Amino acid sequence: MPETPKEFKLAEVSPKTRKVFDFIESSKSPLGAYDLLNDQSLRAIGFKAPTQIYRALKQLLELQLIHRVESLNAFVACCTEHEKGPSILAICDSCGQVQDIPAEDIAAQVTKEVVKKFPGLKELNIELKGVCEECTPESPEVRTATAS
Amino acid sequence: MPETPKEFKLAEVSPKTRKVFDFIESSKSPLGAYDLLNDQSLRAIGFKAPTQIYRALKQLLELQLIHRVESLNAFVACCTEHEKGPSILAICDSCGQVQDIPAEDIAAQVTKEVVKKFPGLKELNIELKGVCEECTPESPEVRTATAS
DNA sequence: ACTTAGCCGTAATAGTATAACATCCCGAAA
DNA sequence: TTTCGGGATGTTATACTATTACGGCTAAGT
Repeated sequence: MPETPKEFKLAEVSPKTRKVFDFIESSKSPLGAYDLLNDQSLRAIGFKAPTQIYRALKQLLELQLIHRVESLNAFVACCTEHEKGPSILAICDSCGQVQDIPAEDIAAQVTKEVVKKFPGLKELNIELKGVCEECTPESPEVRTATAS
Repeated sequence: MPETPKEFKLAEVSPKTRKVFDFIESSKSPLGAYDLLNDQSLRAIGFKAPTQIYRALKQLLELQLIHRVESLNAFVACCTEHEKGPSILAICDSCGQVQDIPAEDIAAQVTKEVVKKFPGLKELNIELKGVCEECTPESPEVRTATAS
């Protein structure tokens, strides 16, 4: 079996850092550094101070295994479907979940738009807030028997 | 003379809040809440505690007179050219300045792309980092006598 | 006058992140 | 083998960012 890129990256990190990743990945919503620090299973393996958590997060960010959600000061696992490349992080105000949506074409357009004013583009961060599909009350054309 | 939208909005805020805006607007780089709090001229007119600063910032954000730069925990004045509408905030790693670039078309495209997965879109935040035009070393085609 | 709502001041605290320094372990050079 | 150095990890302290809670003042409505 071929190693997935994710597995390949994870092979590079320490067991403890990996546990941090596992915990983030298993969460449906973004986690803050202190959510991680206060988790019993991470406590149990020796995470006692913020610095330790931030070090692990830094590694995972560098490997692009997680994203930092700037507007929440929190972290989510990268979607494994689109291994690399730019993302849009769509944050649901209702359930708190974050979708990591591929954004190749958007990124290309942004680059094109700003290149004159900003020739040295390095990082692109797109975050949006709203209500996700699951949390949206059934839309009119979908409304069927439920209301009868 | 017709009042500009900016003036119109500013007419709604207290003199103290207005001073906060003036200070942000006069700064070339984004300012943090505590930069404001520690400023002598704001101190002098009665700002003594974070809450006061955050209250002023909240008003200014609601009036869309300033943007919050999420990735810096800081605030910049909105560009007065494009009074409303979505922006891209382009942050220069070198000089620290932030450009507020209009992004009507990008926003439209993002909306279009994510609408299926995320029908309840409310807020869009695009931030990018890199090096601005001024801080970019002269580009090859511009390089002339300087190197001779 | 009485009340109520909003603005403002103040104090305390919660939440997020980094700096600075100590320790340990392991591999390379002598 | 010993020593040196670098990287990962542990520990403490501190800096930075933001909010909650409470109390007083004042202006508008009744």
